Formats: sequence, C-alpha cells, structure tokens
Amino acid sequence: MIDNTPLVRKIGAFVALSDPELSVLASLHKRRRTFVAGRDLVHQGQTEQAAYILASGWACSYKLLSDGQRQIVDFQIPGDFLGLRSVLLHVSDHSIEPVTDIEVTEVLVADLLDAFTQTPRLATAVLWAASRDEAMVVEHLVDVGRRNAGERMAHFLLEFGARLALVGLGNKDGYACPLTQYHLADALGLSAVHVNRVLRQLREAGMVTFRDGFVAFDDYDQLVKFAQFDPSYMDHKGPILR
Amino acid sequence: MIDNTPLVRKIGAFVALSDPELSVLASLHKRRRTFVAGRDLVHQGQTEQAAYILASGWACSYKLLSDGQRQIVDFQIPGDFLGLRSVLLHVSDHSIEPVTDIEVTEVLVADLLDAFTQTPRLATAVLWAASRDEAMVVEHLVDVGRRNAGERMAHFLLEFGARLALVGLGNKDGYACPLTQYHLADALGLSAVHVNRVLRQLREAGMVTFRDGFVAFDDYDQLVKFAQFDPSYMDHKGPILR
DNA sequence: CGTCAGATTGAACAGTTTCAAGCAGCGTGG
DNA sequence: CCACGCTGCTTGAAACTGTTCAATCTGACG
Repeated sequence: MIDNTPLVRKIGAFVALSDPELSVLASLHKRRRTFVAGRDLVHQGQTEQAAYILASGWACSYKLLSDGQRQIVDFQIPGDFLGLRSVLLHVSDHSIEPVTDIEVTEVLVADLLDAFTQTPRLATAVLWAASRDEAMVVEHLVDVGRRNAGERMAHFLLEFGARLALVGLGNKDGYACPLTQYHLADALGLSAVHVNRVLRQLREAGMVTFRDGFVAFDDYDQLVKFAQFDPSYMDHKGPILR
Repeated sequence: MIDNTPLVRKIGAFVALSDPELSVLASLHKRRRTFVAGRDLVHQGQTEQAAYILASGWACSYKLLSDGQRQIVDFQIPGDFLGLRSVLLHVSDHSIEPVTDIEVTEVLVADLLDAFTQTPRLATAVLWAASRDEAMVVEHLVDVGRRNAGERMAHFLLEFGARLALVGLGNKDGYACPLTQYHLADALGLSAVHVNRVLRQLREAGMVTFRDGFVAFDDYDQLVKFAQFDPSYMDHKGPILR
C-alpha cells in the first residue's frame, strides 16, 4: 500500500488496487481544506463547484423546500464523497452542511475523469461507490415511507452504527454521534418534539440510549428485532473485482 | 448515428458519442427478453443476475418489509436501467416488478466493465446515468419525508410527466399512466384509501385528473405552484462532455 | 450573569390509517 | 349466456400517530 486514505480503504474494499492505480488515486487528492460546523460548503442550485472526499468529521446533505422545511438526505462520514453527484450533474440538487468541523481533500472533476481514462477499473470502483451511496438513500426512503417513528429511529441508529463500524468508528456497544435531535428530525421526516419522545421510549424500553453525543446500544439484539434491521444490503465480503 | 435505442438516446444526452463508442454500446445489447406484468424479474436477496435496459413498458423497483408492507423506490420507463445497482453490489437489495408487460435487452456486467476499458468515456456516461437515477430517488425521499399527501401526489405526478416528456411519452397536457392506486400508495408511503381521497381532492380542485390509465393536467401552472415543483434537478441542456 | 442552542414535557389538534362496506368492470367456467 | 370471483375504485366513520403550540429546563460560553 502506497497510500492509506479513507478513500483508498473504501474503494479497496471493492476493487483490489494495483500500485499504479493507487498512485493515480493518490494524485487525485489536491488541496486539503477545512470547514467549520454549520457553514454550508455547497448550496442547492450552485454550479461549477468541486467534489470533496471527507477526511474527518461528519457532514450532511439536505434539500430545502420553499416553505422552509428541510429533508436531510444522508450523513457523510470519513471516506465518503461530498458533492460527487452535484459535479456530475453539473448543478447541485442539494446543499451540504458540516455537522462538525471537517477536513476534506478537494477532487477536481477533470482529474477524476482523466483518471478513468488511465485506469478504467477506477471508474468501475467509483461507480460501485456511487451505487453503495444510492443503496443507503434507498434504505432511508424505506425508513421514511413505511416505518413508524419508533422503528424508523431504531433502524436509523442501527444502520449508522453498521456504517461507522465499517470504518472503525463504532461497534455493537455504540458510537460517538455528534447529531442533534433537530438533525434526526430533519433526516427522519419527524418533528424535533417527536424525536425527543421517541428517543425516550426507546431508552425506557431498554433498547438504545442517545445522550451527550453518544449512542449506546443497551440491547442490540432486541433493537435489531424491533427495527426489522437487516444489514445484508451493506455487507461486502472483500473485493468483488480482482 | 449507428444506433438509436432508448439507452443511446439517454446517454447521448450527456456524452457526445463517437462512432466507435456507439458500436461498443450497441454490442452491449444481448438477448432481447419479455416479461409479463406482475411477475417479478428480480427478487430481493438474489445474487448473480444480469442487468437489463428497458425497451418498452413500465417497471418498478421496491423493497418488502418483513411485516409485508412494501415501499416502491422508483418506477422505470423506456431507456432506464433495471438492476444495475444490484449487479454492481453483487446482491439485489430490492425486487423489480413489471407494471405492464415489458421488453428488455439483457446486459452482462462483464461486457459492461469491458466496455469501460475500451471507451472510458462510457464509464463516465454510465456514472452520470446512475447519478441521475440517484437524484430521482433523493427527490422521492423529500416527497415522502417532508410533503403532505396532497403535495406529495401532485409533485409525483408532475415529476413523472417531466420524465416521460424527456423520452417523448408525455407533455404538459398529460400522459398515459398504467399505475394503479395501490402502486401510488406504495410509492408515496400512503394507504390506498388515502390515495383515492387525495386524487379526488386534486381533481375537484381542478388541478389534475388521474382516471382510466391517463393523467390529465387540468391546470399545469396551478399544480406546479401547489406542489412547489422545481424541475431544475432534471434539466439537462445538451451534452456536458464533448 | 445573561444569552442561546438544545433538550424536555404537556395538551390540543390535524392528517392519515384502519376497518367496513359497497360498486363497477372483466374474464372464466359451468 | 350468465353467475361467480377477482381486481381496482370509492366512500364513511372511528381510531391513532405524529404535529403544533407553549412553556420550562439545562449547560456552555462570552
């Protein structure tokens, strides 16, 4: 391994990368930048921006309705792309807010597309990464469309635990979670008041406790059952492309 | 133009394709197959299946919960991929049901990935197509998470009109729509009963009429306003890659 | 010490679901 | 040719889930 950035770890899980491929990948990382929590990096409707790879911290992508409501589409954790879709579609269909202070590395689209020419397997890998992101949005849609508030919250907390576990930031006991109840409300399509009540119910039922920036799974198995959580769509058992 | 399949039309809207690229694209189309309405082509959890490109008819992709509820993630119309994500992730995270009888052409993943090696621009184009699909799922998520039943229905019908217009199957007067009220319910996260009521309200308000397999926009502008519909995320003004 | 973001709780209210019933159209088999 | 069963649509009433409004509380920070 030449490099061991979060992106390499993520993509390497799908495609077994050769040394030349690793160096092309490394050359994509341009400027390193930091953004402070709460100050949007990308605004809905913006054009001509760059994409980023999140190195540390949490961010979220969201859409604002004209009546002021917002829907958080997804949260990003280290190793995830920020704004890749925006850049490909040429206009950002969403905004991106750092949930915490974050560090990112900039990726210029032109460089990314050039890299595809040099190592087409990289294109496949990025397509895979995009598919995986889409799968998460899809699961989120199911959450919001067909689960009640309790199941929705439980499922969300479990899913995030699984995602964080993949990058070494959590396990079946729990994880550090910088989200506010307002973030949860906007992500789950609930009111902040109801989020608070639902969290209390789950806590009193002895399943999860979310407090002081930490999610603690008090009874993981019961929670999995309650949420009908099936992590199979997130499984990846080693490189698929050799 | 060597070829004029729905896929070429779709991808050509993003990448200006050269003749060699067109022929690689044409070589992807293998067996032509048909499936009857209601009989799933792909089942959740299935592995090792092929991807398809829809040539005629409508399909939908959905996820089933263990309690029997279902959430329709998206509907596919001619030119759309079926099961591309499943194939990349190696396991299908969803099922696919033909809404009408459909015709598809099979695409073998191996061929697709080979094609990327021969013409990397094709990889970019497919990545773009996947991003566009993801953008639609995202908008769907906003629908379900933050709009009430009336707005949700109105927005959905408008969005579909716009999508169909892109492939010449609809305009601002309306479009042929083979969906049942049950399909709408499962897509919008509502009960079938409520779908019926909401359709009545929209009809009585003089905005849209959905009857006998046809959506008629009675007052397009009013409906756009009511639904807070902003089609900018679907716009594409000619090839982005030259 | 005052302010502000975030969390918490209660009570009234609204939107949506569920249950129940009935109707229309259509294809099938007796 | 008609009765039957099935799918899809329609409507009303009761029940429930989640929202809104309003108030209070806490800890962090300047």
